[in-house]
Amino acid sequence: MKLISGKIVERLARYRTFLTEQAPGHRTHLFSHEIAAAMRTADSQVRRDLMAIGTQGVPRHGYEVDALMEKLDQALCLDRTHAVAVVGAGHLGRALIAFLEASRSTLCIKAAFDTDPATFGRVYSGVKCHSMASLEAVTAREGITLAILCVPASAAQGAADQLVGAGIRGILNFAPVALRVPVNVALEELVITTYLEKLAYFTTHPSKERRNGRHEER
Amino acid sequence: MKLISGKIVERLARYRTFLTEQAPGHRTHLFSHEIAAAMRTADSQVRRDLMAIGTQGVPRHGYEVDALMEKLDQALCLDRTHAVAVVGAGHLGRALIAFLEASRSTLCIKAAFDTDPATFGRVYSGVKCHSMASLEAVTAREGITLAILCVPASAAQGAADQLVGAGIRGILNFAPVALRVPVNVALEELVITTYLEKLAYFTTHPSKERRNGRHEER
DNA sequence: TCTTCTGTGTGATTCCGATCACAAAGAAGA
DNA sequence: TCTTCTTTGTGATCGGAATCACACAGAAGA
Ligand SMILES: NC(=O)c1ccc[n+]([C@@H]2O[C@H](COP(=O)([O-])OP(=O)(O)OC[C@H]3O[C@@H](n4cnc5c(N)ncnc54)[C@H](O)[C@@H]3O)[C@@H](O)[C@H]2O)c1
Ligand SMILES: NC(=O)c1ccc[n+]([C@@H]2O[C@H](COP(=O)([O-])OP(=O)(O)OC[C@H]3O[C@@H](n4cnc5c(N)ncnc54)[C@H](O)[C@@H]3O)[C@@H](O)[C@H]2O)c1
Repeated sequence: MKLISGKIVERLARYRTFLTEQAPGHRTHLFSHEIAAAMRTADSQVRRDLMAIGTQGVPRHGYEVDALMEKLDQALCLDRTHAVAVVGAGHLGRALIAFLEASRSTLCIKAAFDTDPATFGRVYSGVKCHSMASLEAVTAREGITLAILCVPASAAQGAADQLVGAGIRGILNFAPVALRVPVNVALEELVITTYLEKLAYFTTHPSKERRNGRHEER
Repeated sequence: MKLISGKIVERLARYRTFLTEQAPGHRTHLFSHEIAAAMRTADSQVRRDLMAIGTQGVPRHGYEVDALMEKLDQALCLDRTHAVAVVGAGHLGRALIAFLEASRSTLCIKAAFDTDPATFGRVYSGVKCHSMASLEAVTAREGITLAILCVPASAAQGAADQLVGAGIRGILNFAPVALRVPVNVALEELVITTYLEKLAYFTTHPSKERRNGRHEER
């Protein structure tokens, strides 16, 4: 199976959470237009995306839900577990730990790290917090490949460098700074305030707007 | 000034936080390529964006920082305050309240709302939590126009309907469901797990990836 | 078995954002 | 004042993603 673009991966992930959490349980098959309606996209978009992972449907019957779920898990590599570290056990870091531990997916938080000695050894929602000094050791021991960065902006690049040094393969950064990491390390940057600022802009501007790139009515 | 696309607004917001928080304070002017380097974009991209808000630079001198900041604030409508409500005072809601109250921007949290009676009347980081029943009254009294939705997925659509009924103009939704709101209400959906899933995909796939849509080395 | 009719699979097209490439501006130095 | 040289402003181009349009598949019913 060939490499899928980031945009398609995003939508596949959304289809997957829809199927697992919202789709009517009694249906064995679903039509592309039903998934599309729930996602507010076009049905042809859904079919294109599903084609990208080699799924095929049956005319007049749609897509078989179980087979589709299996394909999605496989395509998104969610059929294996991924060990994750949270770096920065502040407000946001602890909220994420609580949430991800509760949702019990294959994304599994194995450790938290912080520089504040008051947090060393503390356990948040079942996850133990370590000093940054032990990052490399704990990371190697637990087989951690992904990290969620929730430290202040001023500390973000330094923490990222440490993570890269410890052999992390991917970083999700919440600090509002553009990080520098080697090309072989995946990076996603998620600046929450940007979305609020977009809202501020589009609500105070009178004109009709396309909202998130999608056309729609009600 | 004409309407700016969502993509451009996002980048303008990033330029703005860069200028306020990271740019060297002693410089009175900055070149487009300096801003671009900090953002990991092309300099022509920065100039295009700045042109969209009618800023102009001086050849060999670059852009005057003060004037640029003023233009950005004005273009993004951040030169006035926006009253915001947080709906769902759980882990994520309280983290957001703590963060936004600490950052003291013109996005100002005026109230929190929840259905859990244990939260009624409680104050989180200086923000008082109310019952959902009082949503319309408090919203009108405080002049709240934006809402951040941090409720469980199953409650999200219902809460969004209440918000729309109360006259809210924009919603930032953290629940992993695609909400239905009238066209005249701005909507941003931010599903955090999607980003983690993208990381899982791109780290377990061997091939070279473009990471967040941008090419780069280092 | 044959016809009908709905939904899939996909080539073609459109649209939009990013990048390129270069002319024009104008500061600095002679 | 005139030349030089760097950076801006922007038309042109490129590429990718979303949408359209329709041929094809095949289940349902006669
Ligand atoms: N809280 C939110 O809702 C929110 C929203 C948007 C953005 N953010 C961003 O997320 C980041 C964290 O926010 P927060 O509200 O959790 O902040 P916080 O102050 O509550 O937590 C930060 C934590 O990071 C730790 N830390 C500091 N330097 C460190 C280092 N070098 N290595 C490891 N740990 C370190 C601190 O001890 C603290 O525990 C910030 O960059 C912020 O801009 C947070
Ligand atoms: N915590 C995170 O880091 C995180 C990460 C990703 C996504 N999310 C999403 O954010 C949302 C909230 O997450 P959380 O971890 O804060 O959950 P939480 O359970 O800690 O908080 C949810 C809060 O919403 C309140 N609530 C429930 N129904 C409500 C209603 N109809 N109206 C108003 N309030 C209501 C609950 O009383 C509770 O206080 C969820 O949809 C979750 O999927 C959270």
